[in-house]
Order: sequence, then C-alpha cells, then structure tokens
Amino acid sequence: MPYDPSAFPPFAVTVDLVVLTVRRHALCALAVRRGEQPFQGRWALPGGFVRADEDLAQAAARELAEETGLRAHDPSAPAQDNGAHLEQLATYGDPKRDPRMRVVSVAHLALAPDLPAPRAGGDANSARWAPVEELLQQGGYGRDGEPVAPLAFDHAQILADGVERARSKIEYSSLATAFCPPEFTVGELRRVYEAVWGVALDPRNFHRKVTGTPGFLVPTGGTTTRQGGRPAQLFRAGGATLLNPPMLRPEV
Amino acid sequence: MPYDPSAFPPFAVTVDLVVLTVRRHALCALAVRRGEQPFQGRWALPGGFVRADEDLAQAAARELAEETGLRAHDPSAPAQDNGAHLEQLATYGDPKRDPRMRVVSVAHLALAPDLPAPRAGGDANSARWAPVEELLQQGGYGRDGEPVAPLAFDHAQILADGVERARSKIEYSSLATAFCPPEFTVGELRRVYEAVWGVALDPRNFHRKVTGTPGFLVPTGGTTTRQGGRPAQLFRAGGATLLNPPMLRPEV
DNA sequence: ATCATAGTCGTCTTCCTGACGATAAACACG
DNA sequence: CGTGTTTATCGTCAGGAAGACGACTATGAT
Repeated sequence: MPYDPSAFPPFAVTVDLVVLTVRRHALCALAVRRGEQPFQGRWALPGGFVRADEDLAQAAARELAEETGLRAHDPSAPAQDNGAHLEQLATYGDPKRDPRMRVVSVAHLALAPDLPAPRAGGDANSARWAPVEELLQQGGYGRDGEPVAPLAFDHAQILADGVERARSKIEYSSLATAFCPPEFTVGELRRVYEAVWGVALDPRNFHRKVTGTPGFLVPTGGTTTRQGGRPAQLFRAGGATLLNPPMLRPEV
Repeated sequence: MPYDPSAFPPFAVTVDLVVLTVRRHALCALAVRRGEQPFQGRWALPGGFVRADEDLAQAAARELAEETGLRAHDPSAPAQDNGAHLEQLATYGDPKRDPRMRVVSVAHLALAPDLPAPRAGGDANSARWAPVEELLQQGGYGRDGEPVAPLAFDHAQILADGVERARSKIEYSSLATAFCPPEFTVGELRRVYEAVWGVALDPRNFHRKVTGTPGFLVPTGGTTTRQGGRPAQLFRAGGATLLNPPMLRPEV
C-alpha cells in the first residue's frame, strides 16, 4: 500500500559541500559562482539535489567528484589512497533558507590535499579556492579585488560550521593527514596545523609529539628537500585514527 | 516564480530522537512502541514528520515535548533551567531505510535528568526507558522478559551513533551536567560518567578534577545526604561549557 | 558503640607539555 | 670555497596534570 502523500509536506533534499584544503599557508574552501536566481552571480558552496536512488553519502561523493575530480574514499580507510576525506557535517532546514521552496540541505565536509585547480563544468571562472577568512568576513574581497563574500543562502553558516569541525577534529584525530599528499614530512604536517588553526607551533615539540604517537606516522624510508633546508624524512599516515592524548590547540 | 517540482525527487523529512538519561546506574534511552506498519508492535525511537513551517530544531523540540513533557532549552544557556539538552546528531537517508517511501530523518540527541515516567499519549505501555545495552544487543530483552530489540528501521544505528556522541562529548564538555538535576553533588556527577562510560572512576581524583576546573561547578552552599554517608556539597553547573584539559576516558 | 557508606583532603610518582639550546644537512651567495 | 640561511632533528629542564592510594570526616544503620 502506497503511503498517503498528503500526510506530510514535500521537501527537496540537497547536499552542500564544504571542501577544505591548505594553499599557500592558508585554509581555503571551494566556492562556485551561481549561474541562476536566486543569488545569481554570487559565490556559494558546491552542491546539488539528492537523486531518488542515492544515499546521502553517495550524493555528496558524486558532487565532490563533479566539482573537483576527487574520489572520496571510504571513511574506514583514511588517507590510504589520495582520495579525499568525506564526512557528514550537519543538516540545515530553516523554512526560509531558500526563497523558492522548502529545501533541506545535508552539508558534508571534505578535506583534500592541495589540488592543481578547480574545475566546474570546464568553466574556470565559476569555481575557485578562496581563503575561508575572506569567505567568512562581511564583504570579503579576493586577491583580484572581486567580492567573494557574503556567500549565498546560509552557506556562510555552513562554512563556519565546517571550518570549526575541521579545527576541532584535527586535535584528537589524524585527520590533518587528509590535507597532505600521500607522502609528507613532519614539517608539512605541522604547516597544515598552523594553517588550519592560524597559530605558530614549535617545530621541535611538534616533531616529538607526532613521531612519538604510535601508529600515527609510518616512515617510508625516503627523504625530500622540497621545502628547502636539511632533507626531511617522508611519512605515510599510519593506521591510528584517534590521537591520544590529543594535540593541544594553543590558547590564544 | 515557483520552482519546477519535476526537477527533483520528493522526500519526506522526519526528526528522530535519541533521548538519553541515567537510571539506576545505567544509560537508558527512550523507546516507543510502533502502532502501525511497518514494524508494527516493535520498539523504535520517538520521532515524526517535520511540519511545513517548522525548523528542524523546532520539530525536534516539539517531538521531545510531546513524548516526555521536557522543554528543550536554548543551546546557548546550558543547564540553566531543568530543560533538556538538545542538539542535532546526524541525518540518515538511505533510499531503503523506510520501505514505504523515501524518508530522510534528521536525528537529534537529547540528554535529560532522570524523569518520573515516560508518557506517550497517555499510554504507559507504548513508551519506556530501556538500557541502551538491551536496545543495542541482538534480541535484547527487557527486565520483564519482553523483547525490546532490535529496534525498527535503522534506529539501532541512530541510537548507537547518539550514544557514541554522548560518550565522547562528556569528555571535553560540561554536558554530563545535563543528566543531573539542577543541584547535584560531585558523587552524583561521577556516577553519571560511570554509567555513560561503563567504567569505575576514582572518587578522589574525580573530585579533584571537577572542583579544580574553573567555571565547571558552582557551589550553592547547600548539602545533601540523599546518597547516604557523609553530607555532600551541592553544586550547580557553571558557565564553562568546554573542559580544558578534558576528562580522560580510561583505556579499556 | 560500632559499622558501613560516601565525601574530602593530601601525597607521591610518572608522564606530558612548553620553552628553548644545540647540532645536522641541504642550498644560495659572495 | 667558506659563510649564512633554511629546515630538520635531538636533548634538556621545569611545571603541571593524572593515576594510585592513604587518611580523615560526617552521616545513617544496627
């Protein structure tokens, strides 16, 4: 027996993506330019409708692939391949968040290593990495002087929630490695923490902490000098996903 | 211009509630008996459709009030009154999670002090507090021998996620006070931690930790002997919501 | 009066952290 | 070719937090 459609109001369900990466020592998010009303021409988070036969995580992975070409890897196999970390963030359902109709958006958070360039349907002008600081401040401007903020809909709130999730989660998990290429040095990992938290960390104490946590980093044997200075050991992310004790975010 | 309804598939959106409390030294969740197909007669989490003009948080607060009589208080004013803590948990949208049609459920987590008795439309048989251990194990049985598990739909997964959220969140926040009455002793708070984590904590170290964290507990001046033994100081929850450094969950 | 119960205060050892000195190995430049 | 700069890595030390546990206190139960 089919369910009575009059018993509940109809909703549209979308997924929106907070895709974060670290570029030039700054935490950046992927923004796309809206081609339609409402908020035409304004920047927004990438996203789209969930299809009829699709799970929420599948829809988010599909959107992520469409916007960035990234594969999302299974949450149970973190940082194994160079796919991005993808997790559900929160759901936003204010009746007035979309002026057209009732839309509930299930936001997802994706963390990716530094990527060559965004691609959105081949139109380079319609997608960009922007520092979250610019996207979140009132009337933010990009380096080219073009206004990038405020974001459309409630996307500033969604982005802020995603950034806060990332900031707190790298404290007690090995998630920061999701911002790094498959092989990375301790210094590169430290610069990820510094960019995400916006603080400076002591290189010696950081080195002691991460190399002293069993299962966090696995040496690959290689070294690199791509950061200049003395050659640094290369590591892969180890199996440990929980950092205990956690990395402490310095108090202001 | 109205939005083209054919451009997206229609969804029903519901809220489901994981309502947790501590009773008799055990972490318990509220379960209601289903009166309709599918899963008729089985136990499930309370929940219902989101109304057309309602925000998700409003819908969750309304369902919570209907099922328990509890007011949800604003997240910005924790443990001020004796309302329950309410927060969004996660959203579940597998296309097959409800056999009738496509339903996306936004699960919420509520934490409440020990309550007199559940009320669900006045029918005492259709709502109960059950230890989460019974609800989550395969073929769990209540104290009266009646089977309470497995829960309907994907509610076992939702409950497990809610329990895990509660377990991890009391580590680094003052959320455990949401399980306590407005005034409580250090020992009562410790028993909350012990019930939620399922471990025994050293009373002396616990006392030192919580009374030594500024802003966590505020003495009211009163004492009580309701737990027997030497009279204990009564406290209210202080303004601090973040515990730094966190309370450490013992290994194993 | 004695015991059981629960709360509270201290002590001691161990571990972690933050601050920071020192050394090592690359490159850039004159 | 030395010198300076950059980054990586190791070591030391003081202060603080946590786990283990002893000791004392204030109630009610018998």
